Amino acid sequence: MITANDALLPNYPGIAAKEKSKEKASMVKKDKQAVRLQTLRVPRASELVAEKLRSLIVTGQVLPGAGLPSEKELVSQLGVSRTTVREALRILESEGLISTKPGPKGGIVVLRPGHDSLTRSLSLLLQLEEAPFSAILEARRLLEPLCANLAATRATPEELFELRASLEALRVSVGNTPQYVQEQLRFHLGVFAAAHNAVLRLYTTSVGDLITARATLIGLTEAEQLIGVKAVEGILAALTAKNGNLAARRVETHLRAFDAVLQRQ
Amino acid sequence: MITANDALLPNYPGIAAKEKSKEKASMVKKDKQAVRLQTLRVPRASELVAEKLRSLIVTGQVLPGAGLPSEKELVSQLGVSRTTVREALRILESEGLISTKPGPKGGIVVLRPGHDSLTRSLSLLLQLEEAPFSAILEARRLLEPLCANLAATRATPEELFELRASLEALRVSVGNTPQYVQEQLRFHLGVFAAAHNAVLRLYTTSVGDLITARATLIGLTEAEQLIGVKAVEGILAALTAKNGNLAARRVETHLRAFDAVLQRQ
DNA sequence: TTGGGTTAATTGTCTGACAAATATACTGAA
DNA sequence: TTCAGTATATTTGTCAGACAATTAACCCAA
Repeated sequence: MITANDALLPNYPGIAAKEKSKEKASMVKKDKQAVRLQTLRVPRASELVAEKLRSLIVTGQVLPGAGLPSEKELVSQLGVSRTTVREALRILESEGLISTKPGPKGGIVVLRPGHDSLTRSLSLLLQLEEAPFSAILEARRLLEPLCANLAATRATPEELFELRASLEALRVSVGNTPQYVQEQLRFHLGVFAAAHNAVLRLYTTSVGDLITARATLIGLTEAEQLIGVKAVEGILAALTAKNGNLAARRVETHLRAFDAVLQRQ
Repeated sequence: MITANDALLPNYPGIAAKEKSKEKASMVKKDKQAVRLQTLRVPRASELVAEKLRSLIVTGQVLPGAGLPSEKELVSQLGVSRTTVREALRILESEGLISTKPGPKGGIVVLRPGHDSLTRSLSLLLQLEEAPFSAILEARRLLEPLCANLAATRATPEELFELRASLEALRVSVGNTPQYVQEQLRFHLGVFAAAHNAVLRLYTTSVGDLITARATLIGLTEAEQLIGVKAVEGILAALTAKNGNLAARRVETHLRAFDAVLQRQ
């Protein structure tokens, strides 16, 4: 039981001095105490609540799948209004950290954020910059070979085994376009993971998502799918042989071919 | 003047059917009416409001710097409560699309989102995966050479001019560590921009931000700064000569040296 | 046992109110 | 006249309370 005193939120609302120094054009002649302070941004209560809860999540004090206290409890524990709590929840939700569901057994549940938030953010920015789709394709053609190169030297036997299984599934799926696309994606993700670099994996996965989202619209002929299978075989062979440069080159030609198909439509 | 009738939000709450077809492994014996529907997610009012306003922004109907209607007006135009409007605003704010300020002449103002949201998202994910800092450094060592390579063939004369100016500023800043770091960053950003690929620019910028955030903590000796200037000179020369491979190689060695300095601390 | 209704817990939304921030207009004194 | 201070109005920030919607679990009767 947590009483109002050991509240999660210690010292709100900001009686804690809010001195703002305006550094207008006040270039005084006397430079004696010219310790220019930065304009200080006074945080909203909802931001503080979001921060508090976020830190609970990222520090692992609340694990994915577990529930956070209900809104009512948060209100009483934090000593803020439900409005404030709910605004904080919307922030965390848009960060992909939680989701909420009404009803008993509902509540606020912690998620394990995937790359979705990253992808959404990237997508939004690209939209705003009116970046052409070709830029995304180009980025992938440059990024995935990097992953393949790393994966060739870093893939564990288990990861190679997974990739082989993925190849089998891909073979079987030929003819069924949606499933084929699905399996292609799985293989690619496997390569990204085998590169053992979280940044690259997240990045390539995001651009991959953006491309797949558009690619699922167009169909693939069986001939094209068979070519894709061949390409994957070659990539996997290069990875197995731990030949990074070869793997990278094969990934690039594979992607180049796929991009051509995409543009065909 | 907009009355309550031509409200931005036409048909809430979601009676508007949201049917998605779910293709599970539901290979039923009777395939007669097996149109398995996906569990339909009924959107919150706040999400719809956020969507509406977001589309106003991304379609350019409201330009950065301009103001959105005040909360009061949104309430009357959209026909939802202020609670709902405010939750929507928190979502958009966390996406970097708007900011709010109280007072007259305050209100909701549209921002031009930079890469900040992307960086925050990436940072959060890396934190959750407990990715080592070295992964970020490695990613940069792989990504920036790609940019340099592209920039060598794509940089416009104006961009090269900018880079030369940046180099001059860097020379002058030697001795003043924070300013030196600043100028280094500016040069790098210039190279990213000259690559003319939005995805790569955003990605490398984000990674760069994460590194700079940590790098500003440690100091740089004047000798190290001079080495950095030399490196930038070499990179710029390669770019001017439109020698992509050389530029890429020089960027990589430059970064390798810098990473070593970082790890020295 | 089963079907259906009831109950209770939780989020979703609405309303109204007041506090805080702040640009503008006004007012009074030097 | 000029300037400092005050009043005012506008907008966001926060709070409190109420009711609606959702839904898991329970209970009860057929």
